Amino acid sequence: MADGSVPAMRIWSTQLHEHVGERVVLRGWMLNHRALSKVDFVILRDGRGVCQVVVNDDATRAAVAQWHDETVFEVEGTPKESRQAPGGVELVDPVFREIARSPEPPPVNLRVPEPREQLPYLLDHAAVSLRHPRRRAVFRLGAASLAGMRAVLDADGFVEIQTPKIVASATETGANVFRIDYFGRPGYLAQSPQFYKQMMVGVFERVYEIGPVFRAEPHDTVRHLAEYVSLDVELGFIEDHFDVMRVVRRVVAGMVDGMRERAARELALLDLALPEVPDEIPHVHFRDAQELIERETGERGVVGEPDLAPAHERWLGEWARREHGSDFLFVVGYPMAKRPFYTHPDPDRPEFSNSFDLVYRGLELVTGGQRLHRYEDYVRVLTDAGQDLEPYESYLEAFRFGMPPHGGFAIGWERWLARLVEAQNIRETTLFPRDVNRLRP
RNA sequence: GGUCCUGUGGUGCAGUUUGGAGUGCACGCCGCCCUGUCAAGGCGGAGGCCGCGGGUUCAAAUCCCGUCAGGACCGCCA
Repeated sequence: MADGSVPAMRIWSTQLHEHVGERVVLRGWMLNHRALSKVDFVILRDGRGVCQVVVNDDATRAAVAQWHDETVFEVEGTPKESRQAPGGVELVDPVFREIARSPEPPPVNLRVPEPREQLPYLLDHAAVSLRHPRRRAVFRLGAASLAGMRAVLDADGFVEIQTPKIVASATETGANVFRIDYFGRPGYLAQSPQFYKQMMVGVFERVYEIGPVFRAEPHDTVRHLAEYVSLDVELGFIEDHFDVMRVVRRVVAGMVDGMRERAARELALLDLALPEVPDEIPHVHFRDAQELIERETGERGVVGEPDLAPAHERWLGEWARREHGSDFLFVVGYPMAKRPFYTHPDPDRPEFSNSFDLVYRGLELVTGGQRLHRYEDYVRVLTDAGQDLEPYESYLEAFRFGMPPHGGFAIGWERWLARLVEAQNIRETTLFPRDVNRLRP
């Protein structure tokens, strides 16, 4: 209360307007300090936002003048509406208490609207650079995306699971694995929860996992990481991959809703427009897409290629926007030749698969499809590929004892964020990226 | 794995083509000034082995060789 008889309570900077005229306490970091001849402005940043503190008292002004940016302090004061204040409310009549003093100016200039340092420098000083309101806003959007995903899947009866990241054998073909010393035996860091989430369909029918995966690929590009967060979903009792695609649509829409509901402030700060997720995302068959590209662009030799080049995905993204008014497009029916062994073929056209990619603004964002579910099919495809069945024994046990038709998909979380905020480099949407050259911080 | 680009005060850049004194801009820092700033503004100041090693030259940030660090593209992938 204003008479001081009740201890002031701590509020967030974002709640300032709810407490006009009351005596309140804020805690946070000094983001900026502007000293004029008769008045000082201290900008406080807390976990959620920023707040301007007006300092008129000369002794107090001299005290805060000693602080470097990022000094942690507590301030008791009175929120007051003012047309001159950023956001319309500011804290007046402040009493400061220093909590942890910063010994020198921070290595990153956090005052500017957008950090100007180069990305490697920002990453080297991530502990500080992530404090920048725009930098951290990206990751609050990421958290809101995950909350939206969980809300949709939990409501649909999916169970969130956690599977091991230390595994006995490499699972996926292609990607290189990180080998580790596991109590004297060889172990590997998991490239994907694929096998485990399939096995768990036999337990819960519908599962999802949000967790890290590891790829020891030597490639060093703006869209690859050695460790990234994979949003994995798998469900049983499906007709075909179109059932899976309907879940993809709901999950993506839920992620967008999550951001709209939980991170409106960050969306405004970053001046972002969320994508519209259509009630039904348009889809095109892989072969039809190739023929379309040849017909519309005049390019030859596209039909028959086993995969779409990045340039073709970009073209299809533009086509979907033009033709269907959609940022999203499913490409279905990729050739079996390019898909992993557990992929279910198209019963009518066995050279094509019941799989799909979701192209978002011209970039491959989601890969998924229907899986094989009969034990005999797994034995056959692995044998045909010349593979020893022994390493797959515990995985195959799930299929020996009854698995329903099932399928699923995976979304790269950092890549989703990167496309959303239009980042140039996926490292901008990774807190502490791991790549060929970077193991710390 | 292949190709290309960049290393200049704490930070971000000019300067290198055509060798001539560490020259310049912006941010940050220090000091002074300024009745309400919004990345505040004004004036002044400090701060450099021009990544490192070697070579050419009367003379190298600049040219050559090597090396280290960082970045981009391609293949593959999410």
